[in-house]
Amino acid sequence: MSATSDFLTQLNPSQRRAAEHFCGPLLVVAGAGSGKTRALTYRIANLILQHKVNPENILAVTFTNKAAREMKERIEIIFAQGMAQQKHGQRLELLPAAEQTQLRSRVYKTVTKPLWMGTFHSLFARILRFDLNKYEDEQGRQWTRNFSIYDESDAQSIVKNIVTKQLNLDDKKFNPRTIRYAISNAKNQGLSPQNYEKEQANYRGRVIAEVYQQYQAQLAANNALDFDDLILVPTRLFQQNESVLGYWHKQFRHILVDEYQDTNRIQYQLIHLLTTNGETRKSEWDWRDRSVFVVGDADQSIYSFRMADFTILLDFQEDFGDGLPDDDTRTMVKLEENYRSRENILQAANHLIDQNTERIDKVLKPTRGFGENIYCYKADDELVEAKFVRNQILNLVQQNPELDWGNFAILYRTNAQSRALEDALRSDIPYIIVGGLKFYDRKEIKNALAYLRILTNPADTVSLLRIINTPRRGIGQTTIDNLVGAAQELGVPLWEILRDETSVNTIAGRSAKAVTRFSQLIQRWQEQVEMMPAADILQGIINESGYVEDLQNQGTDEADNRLENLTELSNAVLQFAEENEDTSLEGFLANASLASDLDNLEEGQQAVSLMTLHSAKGLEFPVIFLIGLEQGLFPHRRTLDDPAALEEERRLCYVGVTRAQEQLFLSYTRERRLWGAREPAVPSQFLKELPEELVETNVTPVVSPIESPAPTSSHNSNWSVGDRIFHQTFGEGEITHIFGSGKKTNLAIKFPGLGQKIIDPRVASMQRIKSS
DNA sequence: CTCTTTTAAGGTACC
DNA sequence: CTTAAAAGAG
Repeated sequence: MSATSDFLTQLNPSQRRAAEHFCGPLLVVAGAGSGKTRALTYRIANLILQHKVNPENILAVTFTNKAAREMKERIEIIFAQGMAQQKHGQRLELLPAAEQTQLRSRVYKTVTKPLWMGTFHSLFARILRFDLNKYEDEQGRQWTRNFSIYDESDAQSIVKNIVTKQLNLDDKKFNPRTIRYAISNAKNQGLSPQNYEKEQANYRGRVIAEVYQQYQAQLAANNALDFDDLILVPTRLFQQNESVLGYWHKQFRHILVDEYQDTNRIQYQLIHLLTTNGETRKSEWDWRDRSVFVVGDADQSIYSFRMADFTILLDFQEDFGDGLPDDDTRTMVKLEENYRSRENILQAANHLIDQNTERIDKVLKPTRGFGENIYCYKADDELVEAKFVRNQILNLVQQNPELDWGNFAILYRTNAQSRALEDALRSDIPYIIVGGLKFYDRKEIKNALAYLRILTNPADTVSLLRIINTPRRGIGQTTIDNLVGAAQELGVPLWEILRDETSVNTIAGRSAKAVTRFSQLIQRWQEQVEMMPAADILQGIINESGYVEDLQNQGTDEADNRLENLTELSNAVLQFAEENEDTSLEGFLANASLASDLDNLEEGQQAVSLMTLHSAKGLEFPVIFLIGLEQGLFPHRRTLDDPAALEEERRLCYVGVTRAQEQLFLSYTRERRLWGAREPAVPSQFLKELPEELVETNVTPVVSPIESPAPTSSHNSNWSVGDRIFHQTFGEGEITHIFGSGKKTNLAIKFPGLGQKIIDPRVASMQRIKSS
């Protein structure tokens, strides 16, 4: 047989049914840990190899950029492996390195690069870079293809400005965050400002409608779209322009959507339009050489607060499929074998989720035997709880040489809970916080990107205002207000005023010189956009603008850190240019607004992971701590009186439990400090919903607390040159010098890729990993 | 115009 | 209690 199809033999029968699916609709109900990524990647490989589908005719939607990257990687390996077998009769890893690289790059060129794989947002942003100029909104407003993408904070500042400046309303009564949320919801229901207003019965609703109206006008004036628009605008465009829809319908013959339970109405409409070409009569659909293949698990739907609607998944068979019941249907496959968790953990999870009402009947079937007991710890307060986690980890590591820090994760409901844990772990255990502040949300990164955006999209006033006085160049609020006022008066973008020296001199008065200098800086670099690679433009403008110098002069640790991050941004630009064979500034910018954090560093980091339950979706760890199981915290207080919301909390708990491979620890406290005050806590209802016989409680702790911790301690400062350490921010490093002694000891530490830094070990959060 | 003091708000988060 | 953004003082 050909070497190309034997990869399918690695699948179980249900996975194989999914992977071999060719045309028509198919819903894959994939339980936690059931190998759904495998089914998805193998199906894509099979479409290309077996059915000779051209990769550029495949649209594969993932939930995150990271998922897309990993999936491409896995597909690449399948193909490279097949080619190695075919050409050399050997496994890929046995070939010389140069040969491996060559195969991989060939696969990249012919398969993974032409594939349309990514998130809804990145894929449709890409489509808008082709076709946005063909779109017109209800008010006849238009955008151009070099549009800016505004993130949540950009959007909120626009809303705030409308509320306080344009409508002169009290931003306490009309909280910009709440209003922005309402607008986002409206957009995700596909409501235009006009349609939204029609639904509003009261004053508040009409005010929000007015803000929405103004907000859209502002986006258009800035030639910008927000994240919601990246989905909504293509949907509208497809609805209003038959030939545009027809083009993409023809392009995307095979559509795959991962995490289908987390899609919202607009995303669904988009998929529906592309699949059916806007044809509403089911009998007219032509499934020859065409498929829609969705994978999801209603039990893991945890994003309804951002408009995800898992009933879309429940309705899939009615919408696209044959609508037949489980036993007869040909349009649904269930993946129920779980390859991840111990049987007792699965039993607990199954029992818990069974108490939800709205779901597709499904159980996780164990493939692994019983493991250690699930243990539940009752702590006095959150400090004791954190200490319990710390002691437990130290003991487990001591007793099991095969366990390292990276095998543990601590999961909690709210970010605020991480503090107590950090305090408890800091001195003994290296940890990373997953999530938290994203790289692209950092101030210095947003400023640098604002400089770049202005160069490609001068109409982007929001970015312009961000940097007009950053670093301080003596352009104050009064001057800015005057300039903005003049622009509004004339109905032109702010930049149109700034670029004209005469206007600036008239309006800006004393600050005119500063404004003109700024304006000339921008103009000079705008001329370079087409000629210079993005990396050079970035370097040039952050240096010439004085931003780098300003940070250097501050000399604080914070400023140094910001400089490091700017260097990291430069690296990101270079990396983008390399990976995409595209050195243009536009190319990089289009991608940057949608990129997720570089923070997550490399995999296999030697550190315990701390994260919210939401961030934990899709991950797995040998040992899981699920903490803060208290009524009002988890389930969260705002969900207690809403049955649907409570079910979502239960799904969240289910997600947490099913992350564990070997061992699961639960904990709650007797009282918890909340905003200063101590509040008594009630155990979470979810604890009672777990099978009693599987959860061990009320015995003396499995391990007695260790007071003098393991050899990894950094309590006394007997550091020596050559020690390997883990630093919270910089990662792993090696001590190269020691300055001073006793209380005044400072360490020089070399971090790979970051260079050498001098650090005070009593201030920095760092731990020794290995003594020299 | 910039630096310091005051005030408010704190659920989860992908792009 | 903590942190960040807004108002008030130099």
